[in-house]
Amino acid sequence: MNSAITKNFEPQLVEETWYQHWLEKGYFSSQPDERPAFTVVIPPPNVTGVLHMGHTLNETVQDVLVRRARMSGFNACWVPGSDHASIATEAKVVQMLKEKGIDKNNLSREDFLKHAFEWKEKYGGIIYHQIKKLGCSVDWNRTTFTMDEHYYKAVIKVFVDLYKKGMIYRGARMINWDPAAKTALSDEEVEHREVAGKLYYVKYKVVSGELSVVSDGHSTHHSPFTTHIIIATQRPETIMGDTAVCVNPNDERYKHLKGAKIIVPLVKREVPVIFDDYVDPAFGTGALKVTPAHDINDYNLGLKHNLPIIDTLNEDGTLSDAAEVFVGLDRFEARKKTVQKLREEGLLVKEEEYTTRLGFSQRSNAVVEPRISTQWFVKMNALAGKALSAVTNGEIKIHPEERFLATYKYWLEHVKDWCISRQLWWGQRIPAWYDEDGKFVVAETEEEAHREWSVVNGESATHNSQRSTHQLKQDEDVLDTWFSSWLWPIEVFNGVSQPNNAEINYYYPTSVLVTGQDIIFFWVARMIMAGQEYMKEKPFSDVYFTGMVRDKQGRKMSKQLNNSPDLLKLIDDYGADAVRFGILIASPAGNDLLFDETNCDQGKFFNNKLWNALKLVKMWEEKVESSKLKVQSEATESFAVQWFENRLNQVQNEVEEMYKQFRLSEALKTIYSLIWDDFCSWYLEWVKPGYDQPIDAAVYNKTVEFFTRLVQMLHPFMPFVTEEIYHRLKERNDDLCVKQFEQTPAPSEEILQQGQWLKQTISTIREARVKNNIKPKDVIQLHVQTNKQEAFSSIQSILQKQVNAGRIVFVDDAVSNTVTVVVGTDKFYIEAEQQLDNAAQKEQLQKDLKYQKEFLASVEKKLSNERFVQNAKHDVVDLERKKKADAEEKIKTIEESLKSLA
RNA sequence: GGGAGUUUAGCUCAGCUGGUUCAGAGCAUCUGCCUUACAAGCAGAGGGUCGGCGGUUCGAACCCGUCAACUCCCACCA
Repeated sequence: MNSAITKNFEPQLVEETWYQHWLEKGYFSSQPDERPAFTVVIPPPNVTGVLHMGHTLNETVQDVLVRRARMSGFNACWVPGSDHASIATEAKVVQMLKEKGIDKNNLSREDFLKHAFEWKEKYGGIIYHQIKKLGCSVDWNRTTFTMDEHYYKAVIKVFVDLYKKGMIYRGARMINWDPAAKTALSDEEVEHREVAGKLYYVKYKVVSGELSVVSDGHSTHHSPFTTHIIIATQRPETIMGDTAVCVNPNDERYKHLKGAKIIVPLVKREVPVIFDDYVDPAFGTGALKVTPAHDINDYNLGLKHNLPIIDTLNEDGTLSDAAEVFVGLDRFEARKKTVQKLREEGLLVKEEEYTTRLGFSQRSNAVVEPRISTQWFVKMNALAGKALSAVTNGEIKIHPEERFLATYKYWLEHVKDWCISRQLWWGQRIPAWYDEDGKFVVAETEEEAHREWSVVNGESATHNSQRSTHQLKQDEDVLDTWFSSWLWPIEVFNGVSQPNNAEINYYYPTSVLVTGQDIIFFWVARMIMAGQEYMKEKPFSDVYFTGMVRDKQGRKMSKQLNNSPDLLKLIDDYGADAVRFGILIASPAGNDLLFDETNCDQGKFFNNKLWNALKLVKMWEEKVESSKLKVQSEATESFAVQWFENRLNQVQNEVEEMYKQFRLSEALKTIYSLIWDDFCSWYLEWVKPGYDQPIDAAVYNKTVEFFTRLVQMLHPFMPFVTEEIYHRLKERNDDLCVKQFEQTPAPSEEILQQGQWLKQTISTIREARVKNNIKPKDVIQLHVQTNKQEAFSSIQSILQKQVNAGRIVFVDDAVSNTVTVVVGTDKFYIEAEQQLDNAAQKEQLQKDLKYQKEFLASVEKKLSNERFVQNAKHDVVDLERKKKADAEEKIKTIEESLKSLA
């Protein structure tokens, strides 16, 4: 830690060390104590995934909040973990096995799970490693996986409980079927995308009602009354599942079809014509083929009109035996063949380009098929009502509220029952047991299931419990991942498996949830439901939604595009602090952010700036000892100290306010500017001793104190570089990581204003130097004409140094052959050795004059407006009056200067 | 079809309750500096009709209306 200071900050040298140090000191591990808790649960990433930039943003935001809380008197507890992500992980494992030449279908459930767990062990560590590298202050002792034993049990317990409360049921419904993963999906797991498709117009033969000729199924009898109806469809391969044709009862074109029969093409099935308002006469041909097995609307029509259901698809998306033709062909292949066949038979009237929205499986990206299937569902009505009111009544605050409240509300008001069963093996297996008759009981364990069964079936549960009396078989399916994630804030503290334990009572409800807006329904809403159901209390007080991270071109980060930077590589290139800075600096709450690596550059430059400030201060340290003679600090230096102290207090209070509003990006920006501009560019220059001169001890100590406060303020955002500087500044026994913030006093406005005035004076004179081509090294003589000379006493030497003036002389009149600048009502005459360009400065003064005059005119216009004077607030009017007076004085001053130039 | 968001400098974005000379930051550009912490830097400069139009107001980047472009979410028109 006391090695020589490197030229530039080298993150690689310190990050690992500090992280280990923090861990060894146990700063991140939390136990309940007398302090208030600040609890955050990490949104558990997919166990076998890697952190993408979206995670990076979320994790950084959480770490900032958690570190800030830890430094502000809270017992901060941030729980890390990962999600088993059933579909996604199972798909990956299946793929991995396939590459090894193993077919999942040939494996037993046990063998498959063995492979899956091996895979999880092997790749599950990556995300944890990334979280560490990023510097996240999570409590590693609390790492939780959604398939941990206690967690698994909790999920099962909740399932059984909800079932017993009548909130879970099993039934055949139309669900979303993923033919690639061969499982049901919830509505939320289906992504709708617009794709180009075709609308096929197909001729269906009509057989008149009274004179209908019975079809033998293979040939039709052409009666003179046979005619046809044209039907538009996007999915001709479902024709074989048609069990009716539907038209609008008010459609004149089809009135004659009452009682008629239609012959379904290809399969030559005879189906009825039904009449229903559902059909829009204006769309297509106004006639709709009804396929109850493969379309949700058709399904509903079928229920209403009592139509048979012919399921023509297998679970893998190939046509089933029921389709009669093209059996075994994939649905899209079958579509082509169907079209071809229809064309051959002269039944295809026309094809039309058509864009439509198709459902895709969020995980496998396969086109989802509506399918009737027996699944498990959670009733959502009661749960949704409570979850809605928790947010609308302000118990839970969403940030940014205005944007997401409406979305949240809409979903909960329109939510449908939640399909929670998945035809997978990786996940919590549904605790339902079936007997030979297909009757089932729901119980937490097999033993209990047997007991239940016996009770239900009137058999006495025998003590020797020979199961021979009945065979029970557990449901093959597992539960939706989100059915486990929704318990996350509770079960990470064992709140479901061991209700009322000391930890859950201390840490729950958690403080803030930081997550992406894309999982507001999947996760956020459902956690609120679970919290209310099982803790009788909200799971968190605030929800902070971060935006989507996109690439420079505004595209979503995705594997397909390969546009998501590798986090570890980024950290290698820039350092964790710089990456954190880069992702945070441009990410207001809820807004999408276009990630650009140049932001990390800015972070890196910032690291370096801090590092060089450290080097400067360390250089001074060597000269403090030899400055013992200088007992009293000079007035000039003390102004710099006073000003910066007040500025620091001011900003610290501002930042406090920003935290309260979750305006982290702005807080970081504010601290950045405080350090770079106010501290480095102004303060350090002001107190910098002359070449080879010692620094006053009091000033030095103050400077170290300021620097310490600055790195403390910055620490939640950039933990590594700040901790390093903290220790290099001074020998310490403590660590910045847990250094508690102190109360910040209110700043003195007067001193702040004086500082502002000094900065402006310096800038103006420097500008004049540049404009007049006075070289930086050339010393000037500064003549000052002012009516408040006493105000200069405290800042005179700073001013002199900052504008490279040999001396400062106060004068009562204009000084000839100088450059004149005006700051406020003070006039400065810059005397340089070289010839000065009179015309140029005249021009400049005239420009200033013009500006001031225009400004004065606009102020006067305002003030002469009676309605303004009457209606505006007094402060505002007074301010305008002051502006007027100031402008008038400035104009006078400039005019005088101009006169003296002439 | 319904809803939400965005539109401010060449680029990426700030701008909280309408009111200070409020139009800002970073990057990029230009000028001058290798000044003894920092060229990954310093001192300066240029650059914007705050998407268009209309309204409210003494006063609008900010509030209201409308139009346009882009983005996202939701929805069962084949």
